[in-house]
Amino acid sequence: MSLQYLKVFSYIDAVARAGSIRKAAEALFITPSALDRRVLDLEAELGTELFERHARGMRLTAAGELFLDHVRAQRADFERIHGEIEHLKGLRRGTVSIAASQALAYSVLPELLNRLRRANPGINFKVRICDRQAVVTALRTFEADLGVVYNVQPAADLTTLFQIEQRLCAVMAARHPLAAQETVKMRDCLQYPLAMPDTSLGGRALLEGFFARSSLQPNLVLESNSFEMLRNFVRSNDAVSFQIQVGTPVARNQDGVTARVIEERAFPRQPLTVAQLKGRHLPQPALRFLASLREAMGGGASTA
Amino acid sequence: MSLQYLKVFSYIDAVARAGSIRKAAEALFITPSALDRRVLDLEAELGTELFERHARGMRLTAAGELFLDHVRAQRADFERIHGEIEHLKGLRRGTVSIAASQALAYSVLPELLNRLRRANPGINFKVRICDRQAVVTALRTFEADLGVVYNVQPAADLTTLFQIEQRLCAVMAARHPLAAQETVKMRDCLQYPLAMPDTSLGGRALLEGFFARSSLQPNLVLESNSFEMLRNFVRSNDAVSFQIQVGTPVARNQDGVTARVIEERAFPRQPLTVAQLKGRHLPQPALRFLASLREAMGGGASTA
DNA sequence: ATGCCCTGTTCGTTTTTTCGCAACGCTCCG
DNA sequence: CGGAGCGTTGCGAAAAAACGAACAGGGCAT
Repeated sequence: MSLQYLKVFSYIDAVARAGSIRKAAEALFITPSALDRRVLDLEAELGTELFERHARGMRLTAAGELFLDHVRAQRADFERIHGEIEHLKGLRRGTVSIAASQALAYSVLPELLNRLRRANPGINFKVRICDRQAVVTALRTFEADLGVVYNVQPAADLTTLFQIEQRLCAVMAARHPLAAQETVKMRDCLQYPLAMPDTSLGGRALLEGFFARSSLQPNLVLESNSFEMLRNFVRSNDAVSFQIQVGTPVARNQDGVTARVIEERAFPRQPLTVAQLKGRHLPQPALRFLASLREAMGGGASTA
Repeated sequence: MSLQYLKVFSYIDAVARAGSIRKAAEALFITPSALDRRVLDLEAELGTELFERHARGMRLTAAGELFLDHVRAQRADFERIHGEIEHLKGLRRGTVSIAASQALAYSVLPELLNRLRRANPGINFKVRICDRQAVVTALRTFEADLGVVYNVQPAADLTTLFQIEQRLCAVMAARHPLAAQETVKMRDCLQYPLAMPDTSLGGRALLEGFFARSSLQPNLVLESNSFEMLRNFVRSNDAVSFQIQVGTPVARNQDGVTARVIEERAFPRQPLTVAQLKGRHLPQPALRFLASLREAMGGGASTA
């Protein structure tokens, strides 16, 4: 829901996103001239240019960034209020926006969402699966209420709600020789070809660190930014892939793929982090989701 | 400054304040019909009535209160952003809104404001002197950035920034017999007629508590909600009035009135409290003012 | 250097939204 | 029961926003 009276603000947002008035106008289904006038008028009212006029388009000025941040925060807060008003009307409605790493897309999030939807049918979800960088960005632009990230570097404008230590797992075909063991060691895995997450993914940094310190030479046959890709790849060969525990069918056998925890002291255990933008008031449904997530993950150390 | 595009929101605010569309319309210099339509349109867009239609006027519904709070918060935050944008332009401009008890109006606030204005001429101030209740209300309605109150009961939605222990003083004419002593006792004061702050003022509760526990009978000749009134009253007779230290010419002689600290164990020393609304981002000038206030008051225990 | 493309912007016109004015229906109170 | 509030509603006028086409200017490849 977006209020009619806030139209102009979403115009600014659109221009900032599109990087040019003409593209933004196309996205908004209005003419560039109309959009241009609204931008100019607003700038006149503020007494400041919000955009630098570049020959290739428009880029936000410092003032523009300030203003846009305010606009987005304000709209996010309106959504929260609107949710609470719906709540008053008896309808337990609302939307929770989540930005999460791929690991969560495998089973944790789908199952949790299903459970929550059965419990409160009025709540809707927006889930965006993306890399760490994008999760942080989504929080900053108020597109996501909550972010769930693995191996994220702390940022000053984020608040960590809670963290869970995650162990790295080796992912392999169910009939793979390694699947016979309860846990595996890295040097066992290195006997086989490796299918690795690429650098945009959280687990990769850990593996890099290990290889750097170790003398073992990995046989890298596949690199991908999609865990689904990796998982489906190892199903029908003897390659081994890696993923944090929460995203794997560890101790299970699903679609011919299974996973085993890696027993290795050398790994610094990076936590899976649930975070929000500092100072934000989260909508009720988001708080409820957070509680369920905490419960489902077996409660880590809270940092709120 | 108020943005053109937020007009409708201030309409809602005006209606809530005035209690009726016709009165609000008058205050806004528009016709009731125009105002009414904006309210109805907004309600339709939200899918909820914001006001209960009463025969005598309109009162906010629960949803309306929620929405209005959002609107006020949003406008206050816009003011902050606007201030920061002005700051970017090089102009050190901005406005600090303060709601304070009468004690501050005597010397602390005027002197502090003068000093601050000399240091940064661009900063303007809005100071509202009012009773404790009104200070809290002003914070809640975003009319004030900071509140300075004596003897305020803690509220869940306020954050105490810092506190300063204040001793109660007896205020009297400079030629009063008690003025010869360095400090006075309550039973000394009771030898004379008393000019008391009334119940809307902070110090009164303390005095009430004392009289309740004591057997001494006060001779109450004047009761007022204005310390200025009380001060000017005792100047030309032998009556004694009371005020917290920060608001008195203690150990000084000003306009024929002076003050002496009361030495009495029985008084629980209520602190002078500087507070803000919980979760608010204060504008830069307000933060600067806060720092100066802290310094001027000799720094109490911070609770931020 | 010279077109060419894409940019933001302006002008005159059309369409949509908002406003003012007068009137209506209602409830409460004297 | 009449008067004084109140919110609300049609209708014409006024204001605001959008449209469509044309203009000015900066980058880029030819």
